[in-house]
Amino acid sequence: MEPLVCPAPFLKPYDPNEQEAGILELWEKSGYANPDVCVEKGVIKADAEAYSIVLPPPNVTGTLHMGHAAMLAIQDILIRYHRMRGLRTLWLPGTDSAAIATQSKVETDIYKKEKKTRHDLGREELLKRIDAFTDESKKIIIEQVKKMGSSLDWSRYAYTMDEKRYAAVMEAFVRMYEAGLIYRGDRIVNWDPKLQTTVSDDEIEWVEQTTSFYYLKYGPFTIGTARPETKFGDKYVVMHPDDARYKEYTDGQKIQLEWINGPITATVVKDAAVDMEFGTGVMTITPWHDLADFDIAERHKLDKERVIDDRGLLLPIAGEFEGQHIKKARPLIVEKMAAKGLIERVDEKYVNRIATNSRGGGIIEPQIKRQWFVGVDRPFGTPQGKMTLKEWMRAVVEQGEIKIAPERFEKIYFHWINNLRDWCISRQIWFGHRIPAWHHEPRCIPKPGRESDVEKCIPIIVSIEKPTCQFCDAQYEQDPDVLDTWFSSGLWTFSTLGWPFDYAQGKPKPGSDLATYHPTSVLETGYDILFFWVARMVLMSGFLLGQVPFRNVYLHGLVRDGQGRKMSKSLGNIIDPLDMIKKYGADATRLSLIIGAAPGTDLKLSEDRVRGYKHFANKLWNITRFVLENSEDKYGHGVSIFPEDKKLVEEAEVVAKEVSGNIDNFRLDLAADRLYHYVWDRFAAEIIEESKPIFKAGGEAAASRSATLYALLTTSLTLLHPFMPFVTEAIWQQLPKKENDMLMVAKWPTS
RNA sequence: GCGCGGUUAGCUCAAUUGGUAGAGCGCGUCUUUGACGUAGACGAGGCAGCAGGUUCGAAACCUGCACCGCGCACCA
Repeated sequence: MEPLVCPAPFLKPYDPNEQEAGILELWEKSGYANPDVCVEKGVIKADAEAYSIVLPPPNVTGTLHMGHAAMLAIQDILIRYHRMRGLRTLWLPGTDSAAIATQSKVETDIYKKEKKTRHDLGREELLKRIDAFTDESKKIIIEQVKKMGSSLDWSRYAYTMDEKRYAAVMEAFVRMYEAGLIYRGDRIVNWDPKLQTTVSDDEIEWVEQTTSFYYLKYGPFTIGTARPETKFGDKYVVMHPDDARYKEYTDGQKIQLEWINGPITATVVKDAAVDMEFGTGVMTITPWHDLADFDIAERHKLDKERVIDDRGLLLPIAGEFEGQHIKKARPLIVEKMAAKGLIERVDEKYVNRIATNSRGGGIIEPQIKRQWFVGVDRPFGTPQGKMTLKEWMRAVVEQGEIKIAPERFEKIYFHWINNLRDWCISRQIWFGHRIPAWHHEPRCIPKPGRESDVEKCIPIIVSIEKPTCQFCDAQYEQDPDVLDTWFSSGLWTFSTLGWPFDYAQGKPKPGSDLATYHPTSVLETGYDILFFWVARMVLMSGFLLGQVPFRNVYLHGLVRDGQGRKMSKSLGNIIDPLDMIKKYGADATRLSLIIGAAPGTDLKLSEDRVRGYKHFANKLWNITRFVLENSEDKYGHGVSIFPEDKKLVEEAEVVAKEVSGNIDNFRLDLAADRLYHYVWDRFAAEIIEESKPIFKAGGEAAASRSATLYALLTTSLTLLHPFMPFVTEAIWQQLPKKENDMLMVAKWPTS
């Protein structure tokens, strides 16, 4: 007898390329990635519990890399699983403008092609060019994200620089300013002389460099430095108050001594920050260009003198070296010091840490600058009473309102908070959210008859709209700076869900996305941006909504090459996810990034792994062929299931429970591994093999077994769907009997 | 310097929280039997970095050491 079910689609090996585009189209047409559609079509109840993830928006500068692929695979698994479990599930996509990185890239491109700088082009033209670039980039990255099978709700797509997000950023800034959390002040910041902008502490990358370390004669003392070119203004000599070697010197004591450019008066300062064990236990300070020195100067109210300008050129304080670049001046200065007998000895092999801008900039030169800051030690009102941003960030994790997985990252998070300084949020670039502060420039030109009110003019106003002056005709000019890209990223969980539009009287409007989906369920990202982003979201959400932004943080590891090296162009070891999709399919690519990837642990990926999982997709395909060829129809209808077959079904239920449990605990690796082995080693290798003689014998046992295999197949497909959505959906579409015409919204086997 | 990971088969990594070690790839032999040769069957291969300790029992827990990686840090 011929099988009643046509196995034609299964005659060839599984070819992902042949199937994936069609499946993507099917999903897209269904609209099921949008929870509203799911509710409309009745696959999810309107009052179902919500489950939401906001996609960490990929930068528009790049194309999809394996890190993105891993992130997409993990989140899509969580999303598909919860959707199948009947939760009102939203996965919200977006892209990120990546301010500095993007501007820097476009500027470089323009300079290469046209030999023009941004100043040649002007602000408006540069922004136009950047927009053109990002529009193109966005399309590319979105297409690539889709190819991974990501069931994102594109109807809610957001871009960090679109109108709604712009409005959210402005609103946030103004509110924080009014609450006193944002202030403008002169503080030491990380200055990038190459990009001519400040950079936040977290964007700095420390590079080790072997340099010379000089021991200099400073009056009766010996001081050490790796940077002699900064020492012109050093007029304080600092030592530990308990250092017995220097007890003859008293705090505030003046000492005359010969220095680089002649005699100076130095002042003794006693401060416990000095490490008695290091060097001679004595140091001089350069408060304008060193963070630690700045702090000491602040504590003792000392003078701060600037030595180096924004471009890295020495100022008049350097005397004959004025106008020279620090790099070129150093040997000359050393030479002069040596000639004056100020150099006692030199350590040639000193390993120094150099701060560089990880966003493609230059070597950081600390500078004191007037910038905008978020004060992390300033109290504000929260649902738990008054606390500072730091306290809030610590409290919500300590109290378990936010759970971080793997747990060890909580320690790292606390450690970071303890060392957190006020966050410099202004950047001197053009691409980004412009600061809504308005300066009264030029100075007042009084209105006729209001001359006496000139004093009342407010020099700086923070507001979204351009203000006008009541007393004079001068115009307010907007602050030229833009905000750190992480400022807007910090709003991401709620700016994408309708804040501030759907927020009034201190709460979200009922029925709005903000009310339904915030706090989000999970924030899933690489551990490398725990501080940049995760902590900033906690901060912003705490102040602006009095809420946590997410209940769980799940951190995945970095994807490295087969030998554990970072993937990079220069090493030529990049595995391109799009290549892998083309060669082995999106399902195989996904599995290779999931199985064996323990949470928070780096994953070493080789092409062999991906190939291995392509075989698995094929296995599933062939299992299906066998099951359909031996379909129940062949052996008669209305079968009763034999006890040994019932056992098989129960066994599958146990697997389903284990898989669910592992997903709930973010152990996707274990869940996928369990399924892999169940399907291959148990279902295919044992159950199917056992079934062959049963089918040969025919009769009721065969009918029972046939129905059972079919049930095991559909259960396996369902369980595997979050992990390998394409091949499972492709098979599902060919099945003669199924409860739901789309596996994407089929019911998960456990409740 | 402080802190956190890691060290298991030739390679890359697991083992759901103490019960005589597993997978993928690679390797060897066999098999074209009613899904699958992108396969199947069978097999070789690990005294678990080192030294101690706890335990009836440890890869897992404790101590120390070594090496690798990472995070943080005001050694000027």
